[in-house]
Amino acid sequence: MIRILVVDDEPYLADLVATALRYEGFETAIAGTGAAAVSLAETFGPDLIVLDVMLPDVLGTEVCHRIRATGSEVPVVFLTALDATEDKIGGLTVGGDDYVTKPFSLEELIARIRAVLRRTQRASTESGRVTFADLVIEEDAYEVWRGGRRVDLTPTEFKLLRFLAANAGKVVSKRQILDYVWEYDFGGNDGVVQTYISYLRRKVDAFPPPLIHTVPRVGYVLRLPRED
Amino acid sequence: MIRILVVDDEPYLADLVATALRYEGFETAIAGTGAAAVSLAETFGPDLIVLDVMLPDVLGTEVCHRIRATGSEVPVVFLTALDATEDKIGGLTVGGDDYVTKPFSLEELIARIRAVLRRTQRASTESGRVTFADLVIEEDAYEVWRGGRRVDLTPTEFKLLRFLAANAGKVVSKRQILDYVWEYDFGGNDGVVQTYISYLRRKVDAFPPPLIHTVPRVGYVLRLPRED
DNA sequence: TGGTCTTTTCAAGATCTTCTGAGCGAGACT
DNA sequence: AGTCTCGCTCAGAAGATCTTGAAAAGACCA
Repeated sequence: MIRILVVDDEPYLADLVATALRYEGFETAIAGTGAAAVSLAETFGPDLIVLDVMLPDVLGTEVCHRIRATGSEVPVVFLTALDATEDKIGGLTVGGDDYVTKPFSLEELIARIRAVLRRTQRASTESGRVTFADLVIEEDAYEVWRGGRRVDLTPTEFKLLRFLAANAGKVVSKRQILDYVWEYDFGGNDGVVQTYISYLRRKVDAFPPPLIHTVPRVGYVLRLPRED
Repeated sequence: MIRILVVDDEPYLADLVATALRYEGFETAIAGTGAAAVSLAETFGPDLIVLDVMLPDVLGTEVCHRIRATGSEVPVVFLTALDATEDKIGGLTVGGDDYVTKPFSLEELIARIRAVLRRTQRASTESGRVTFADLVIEEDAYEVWRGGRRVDLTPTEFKLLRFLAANAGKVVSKRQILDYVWEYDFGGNDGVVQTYISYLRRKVDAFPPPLIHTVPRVGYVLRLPRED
């Protein structure tokens, strides 16, 4: 099982991320300080580290360097504040590493983690492509195809569809969608989910058969229509 | 797998370079001193060495001599400060060697490394040419052709286009571009990327079909226009 | 040193995305 | 039938981003 170490000094956030990752089938550990992170990197032996740049004791970049100094080549996904992108994280996206700015959506973070794992674990057969029926989602190219025809989506539409596709056949509630696809501190109501489902239907389900279905009072699901 | 030894006393920089090289598919080792470099050159058996000229214990040139004295003919790419004059490095680039001045961009360093490997490893099938649709990029000649017509590019424009071409079909973010194409200590914002994309479009996409596409809020991608 | 080419910043206007709120229709319940 | 709830869609405002031109700053070369 793939192991992921989550490093963040904000317990709520670390827990949120770790829980989501466990749900995705990863094994997780949590560190609240840079020192703990360096220690756990050795004892826990993670396949990937989610690392906050702003830690109480040491900078995340320094933590990364200390871990690398032990000979470890574990890839890192950094979490950074939006305003830190300017000067502090130069060169972070180099190599197998990546970064996500706070606040992020869990959907986005998990997609990035999978992308990094895909790149570093070459043996992994997973490509950057998700397919369902005649729907094709190309992660790297940010492109979606339906029945050989290209569908043009905005970033939020893309993330929503990717989430639905990842849970194809499973009904997901509006609350779940909001929690995963929107940023974790999003304050709005879930009317926006309806709106985006509507947008997706117009673009993705422009031609039959429809793939996006409503389950009243429960949520939405991506599946082939059942023949009643 | 091709092995590269990175020698630099600045841990951050050595790590940055090594990480980028690993991502490019090379196997890497790091040495922080000249003594360690000489030692690793024998035990690690690299196919190429990235060697800082200014080391705490010995000059890089001396390190090179000592390694060559063991009978090794491993090619070297030197890293030198910008103010190092021609006479200091003039004799360095004998044979298959090359040099890059600090601060460099990873894009440039990797391109030089590939060029040196191409020259020394005759078996390597990779040519110094990248093509995409009717776009041809001659790495060695620093020349670009679009539909048989020669396009005149400045160095930065060339590096940006080469990076886009290397990731053809994949969307790259402005930050990724900044990290790879600009020098590692570049402090500016990513507005400059927009400007250079604009320059490239004017020169490279002067005739249809356009190859450089914007994916709003995500990044840029080199690809053929979609057929609607 | 002066002239030329390159790089970078800045700003206006155009474009695209996101989110909210209201209107509408379907079905359930009284 | 009336009324209620729920879900779908649309229009538009607010906001973010992108493009391009112009000009300043810097590098390069004779």
